[in-house]
Formats: sequence, structure tokens, C-alpha cells
Amino acid sequence: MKATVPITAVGLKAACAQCNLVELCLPFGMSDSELHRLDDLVGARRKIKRQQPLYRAGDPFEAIYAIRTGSFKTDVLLEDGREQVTGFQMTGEILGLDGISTELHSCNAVALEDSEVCVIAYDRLEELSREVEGLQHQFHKVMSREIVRDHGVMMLLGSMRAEERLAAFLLNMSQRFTARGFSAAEFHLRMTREEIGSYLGLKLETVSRAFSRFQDEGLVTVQQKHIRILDNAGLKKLIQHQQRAC
Amino acid sequence: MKATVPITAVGLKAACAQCNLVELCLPFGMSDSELHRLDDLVGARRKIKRQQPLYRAGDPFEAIYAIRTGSFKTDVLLEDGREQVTGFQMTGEILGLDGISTELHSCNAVALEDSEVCVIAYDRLEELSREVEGLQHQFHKVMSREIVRDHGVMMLLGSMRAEERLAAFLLNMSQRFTARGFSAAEFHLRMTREEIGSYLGLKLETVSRAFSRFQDEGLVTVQQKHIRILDNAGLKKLIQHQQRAC
DNA sequence: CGGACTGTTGAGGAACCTCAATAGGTGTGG
DNA sequence: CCACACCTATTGAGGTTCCTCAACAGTCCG
Repeated sequence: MKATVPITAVGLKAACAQCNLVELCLPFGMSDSELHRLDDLVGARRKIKRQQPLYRAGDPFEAIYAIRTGSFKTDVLLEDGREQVTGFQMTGEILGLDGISTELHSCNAVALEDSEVCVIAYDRLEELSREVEGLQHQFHKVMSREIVRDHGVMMLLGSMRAEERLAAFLLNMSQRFTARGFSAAEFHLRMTREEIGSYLGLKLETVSRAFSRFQDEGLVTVQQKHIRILDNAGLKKLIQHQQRAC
Repeated sequence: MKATVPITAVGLKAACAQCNLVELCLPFGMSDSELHRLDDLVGARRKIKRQQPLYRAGDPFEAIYAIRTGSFKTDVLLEDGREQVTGFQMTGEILGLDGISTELHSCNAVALEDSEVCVIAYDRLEELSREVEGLQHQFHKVMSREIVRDHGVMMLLGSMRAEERLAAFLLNMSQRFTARGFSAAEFHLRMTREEIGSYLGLKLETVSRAFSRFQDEGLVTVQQKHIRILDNAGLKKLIQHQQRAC
């Protein structure tokens, strides 16, 4: 019953110009002529099965990845078994930027569902972004956005209470689903309570209880991983502080 | 008695080739010929008095900054007055990367002591890094390092307990002082207990108590902001998990 | 259909926070 | 140079939030 195909099957070449994720992804804002030069850059696609790693901490860094379908989590594991989820990534988002600094990946990227990524060889990205101004600029923005996002998470972990954290998490998910053309009010979480908890610096029981309380208060409907937001404003009110990107 | 000079006095041009911080700063790893091209890039220096902001959240983004002397904190303020310190920066470190993504700064950078920075106009940095490969590469590494560092803080905030956080903080400071040629065992913290607490997701009283416990256990000597590490291994043991960069 | 994984709920405890009093340090102006 | 005010740090007592442990229910998958 063992699968004989390698987990990392190599697929067709990507074509950014034809991809409907352009607006969410690395090529955003680039001109048509610039866009076509990316076809040299974006190599093969790679399929990753649910629960399988795209890369692991310590792996040599060679490429960054744009998510074509599916979703991922990134995490850091500690010697004593503790796990810190550092992010959840959806289609169009870029994985692997952590590897540039030491030329080794510093965290694990694991598929939350069967997924597919576009492989972007890093040396070629540097090469091309020396020639294509729009690519260079957009790449820098992507990295900067990751920094800003991380600051937001630090804010969440450092200064907010359990219910505020979960509310912020739900609103963030809702917003990202919206950007991808899905419903803002109703969606399916791909991660477990434990993974949400790890991301939010909470135990899974605390996440579960917070969900239940939100449901009792009529803010959301929760059925396992299926979430329906009933009172968006109510959730926003929970996080008093203006919800900036940072 | 009021100072008549503007807070942001413009000084001499920087000269990376002559600067003793080269190994810690943006030009790291660049060849001599590449290095000299930076003189075009690094514009004026700017002095910032203690407690004064280098930039604020919402300011238009135009430049990044390399710290020449002194130190800074970056933070995000919430509507209700809560502050989250997102980092402490020392000489040679780069400030302002958060601004690239939206072309507005997303946090505040405040001097912890009288400081001086090199101003690096961002559009010229992009321009020059299209021509100077070493600059491009090093700039990307700097951004990536920031992401990895942020993941480390998320780990700290999400998975560690008060004493572990403070131990990790002290070891990190010690290591950074060492890299700058100062003593690893004895140093002067530039930030208050409240700022440390904000950074570590703790209240200032908790930080103070943890310091006292460390002192009782013979790990450190604490006199206000003056720290002496007596038992480095003991601190390391406190954070069970291997202390990786991430 | 059975087993494993995932999620919910309860009871009790630990870690950290809040409030408060006090001491120590720093800087300014008389 | 001292006195005062203000800021910073320490310490204690009591409270709250979240964690731990545990039992059980629901769901998914072979």
C-alpha cells in the first residue's frame, strides 16, 4: 500500500501570465512585458501531499515557493517537543524567505492539505531582479510585508488576551479568504485547534473554549473546522485597538 | 535653554569603507570595489536624541537607516495605549525595512540613547543593488535575518515562560554585545524594565521579579540597568531548547 | 465497523497580572 | 551642591487568566 511516486512530483512549467493568482503573488504590479520574463524564472511546479513538508529546518536553501493551490503552516520545533507555528500561508503567498539569511531553512513548511507550489530558484530570482525593476521592487515588498505581518503576530502574542487573539485570527482569515474570492463570512479552517493554539500562544483547550464562548455570544457558528461569522463588527470590537496590518 | 539646532541635524557623509561597523552592517561581505560604490548610496548621517523618534508609524517611507552609534527600540502602539516593543536595535543593524511594503512606516523607531544613523535613500538602494550584486545579496540577507529574528521572538512569546524569556533575552544581548567587541558577561541595558517587559510579553513587575530570582540563584548580578552574567551555562540550561537563531 | 485522531467540557492549580507601598536613582533649578 | 520632583525599580498580597489533567463525544479513515 506504499506510494511509489515520489512525494515531490515535478509538474509542468508555471506561467505567471496565465495564472489567476497574479494579483496576490510575486508578479503583482508588473507590466506585461516584465511578466513574460518570469517564465524563465519560475521553474517547475511541485505537489505536496497533506502533512508532508515542503522543506524542513536545516535544509539547504535553494528556492522560494509560491503557493498555487492549497495551504501551509510554518513552524519551529524545540528540542523538548514544543512547537511554535509561525504562520499559515494561503494561495499566492511566498514560502521560504527565512532561508536567505543563512542559506539554510530555519523553519519547517508543512502542507495543511494537498497542495501545489511554484518553485522559484533563488539565484535566478536575484539575477532576474537585477534586470527587471518591477520584479525587484515586488520581491522587496513581499519580504517587507512578511516583516510587518510578523510584527502583528508579536503584538498579538505579547499584548492581547485569548479572546482578542482568536478574534484577530478569525478576522485575518476572513480577510484573506475574501481577497481570494471566497466568502468573508463562511470558511473552512485547514488547521487543527492545536495548530491555531500554537500560532496564538494558547493551548488547544483554550482555543476551543474561546470558540464556544464566541458561539454562545452569537458572534460565530462553529462546527469543527467550519466557521461562519455572524457578527463581524462584534469581533472587531473585541480587539479594541485599531486592527492595522502591523 | 532650549536647543536651537534641529533634532535631526545633518552631518558629514558616511564612508562605509572607513567604518568599523562594516562587518555588522549592510556592506558585509562586499568587495573593496563594491564597497566604494556605496559612498554614493549612503547619504547624510542623522543624529537622534534619546527618546526621540527616528520615524513614526504612518510616516512616508523614503529611506532605511543603519545605526552608527547608540541604540533604538521599535514598537507598535495600540489605540488603548498598549505598547508592543517589536525589537531592540544596536550599532550596525538596519532600521526601517517595515516601510517598504506599504511605503509607509508601520511602527515607531525611538532612540534609547543619543544616537546617530546613516540614511540610505531607498530608491537609490534599489537602483544600486541592481548593479552591485554583493549589495543586492547582502540586502536580501538583512531582510531575511529580520524575518528569522521575528520568528524567534514569536517562539519566545508563544511557547516560553517568563524566566525562559528573560534568559533568552539576556543571552541574546550578551551575544550581540560580544559581536561588537564589548564584554559578553557585563553590560549596560539601555531600556527600562517596562520596555523589556513589553518586548517579552510580560509586565514590568514580572521582569523585575525574574531578575531578582536570577540573582538569588547566582546566575547574574543586577544593579538597575547594569547586568553581570555569572553563570552563562545556567542561563542556557533555563532555555532547554537549543537556542537557534530562529 | 473499529480505531485513531480531533474537539469539547469540567475541575483544580499554577503562572502571571493588578494594585499598592516603598526605595533607589537621576536630573533640574534654586 | 543640595533639595526636590520625577522616573524607575523592587517587593508583597491578592486576583484573574490560562494551563493541566481528565473524561467523553464527535468525526474521519481505513
